[in-house]
Amino acid sequence: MAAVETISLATCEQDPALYNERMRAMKDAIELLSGKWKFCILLNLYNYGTMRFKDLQETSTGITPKVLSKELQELEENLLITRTVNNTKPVTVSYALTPHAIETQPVINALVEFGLKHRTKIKGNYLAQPPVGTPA
Amino acid sequence: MAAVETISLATCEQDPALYNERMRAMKDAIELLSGKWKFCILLNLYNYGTMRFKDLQETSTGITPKVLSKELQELEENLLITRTVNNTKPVTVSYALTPHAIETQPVINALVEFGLKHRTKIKGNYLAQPPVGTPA
DNA sequence: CTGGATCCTAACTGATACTG
DNA sequence: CAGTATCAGTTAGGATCCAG
Repeated sequence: MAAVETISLATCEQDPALYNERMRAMKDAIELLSGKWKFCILLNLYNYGTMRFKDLQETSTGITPKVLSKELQELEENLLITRTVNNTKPVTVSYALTPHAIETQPVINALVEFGLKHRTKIKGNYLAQPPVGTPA
Repeated sequence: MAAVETISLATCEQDPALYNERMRAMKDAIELLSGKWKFCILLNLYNYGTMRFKDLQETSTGITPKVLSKELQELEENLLITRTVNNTKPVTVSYALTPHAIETQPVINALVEFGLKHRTKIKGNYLAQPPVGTPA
C-alpha cells in the first residue's frame, strides 16, 4: 500500500477556459471514436489502404456484418472514410480513409504505444500480487 | 460525392507479426480506457493533481456516484490511479495518478488535438451539406 | 458480395435512497 | 464524505436470416 508513488501535473489549472475547451474536445473525440471497432477499422485501413466490406470483416476478427455496417456508416458520416460502390458483377464496395482521417493517426499510435507498455507493466504486477478487486 | 480524396499509408502490410502485435496492443488499450468517463477522470487528475471523490464527481459533470465508483475501481485495478483513505473526521479519500498513468498522456493529448481539429472540420462540412445519413 | 431486418442479451447508465 | 443498494431504462453489440 505504501510503495506506489503518485504524480501531479496540474498543467492548466490556472486557465479554466482552456481546460474546458480541451475537455470538450476530448469528449467530442471519445463520442466519435469510442466503441469496440472504430479504431480497429481505422488501423486496418491505415495498413491495407482501400478495402472492401468483406476484407474488413475478415481483418476485424469477430465483427458481424450488421455491426461493421453501422460502424462504417458512422465513420463515413464523420468524414473519416469514403464509401465507393464499384461497378462489378457482384457489386463490391470500397472503403478508404479520407485525408481528415490522418488526424486520428496520433491517437492510434498513442493507443498502441500505451497498450504495449501497459501489457508488460500489468503482467508483472499481476504476477506479484492479484488485482485489487480479488475477493480474498 | 466526387471531391473527396482518399489516402493510403500501408505502413506495415509487409510485417504481419508486427501488425498483429500492434492491433492487440490497441485492443488492450481500448478495453482498458474506453467508456464515457475514464479519460475524463484521468484528465481531471492530470489537471488538479490529487482529488477527492466529491471533487471528481463535480468536475466530471453528469457522473453519478455509482458510476464514478466503478470507474475509479477499474482504473485502480489497472494501476493507473491510487486510492488513499485519509484519517479525517468525516473520512475522506484521495485519488491520484500513478507514474504509470503518464503513459496515457500522449493518448489524451492526441484525443484532444483530434477533437479540436475535428470540430472545426465537421462544422464546415455539416453546414455545406447534411450528413450522409439524412433521409432525403 | 453487401448489408439490411429481426431478435436478443449483457452491459452500461441513471435516479433515488440509504449506510458507515 | 464516500460510497453501496436497488430499481429501471437505454444501448452496444451479437446471432441468425435473408434480400438486392
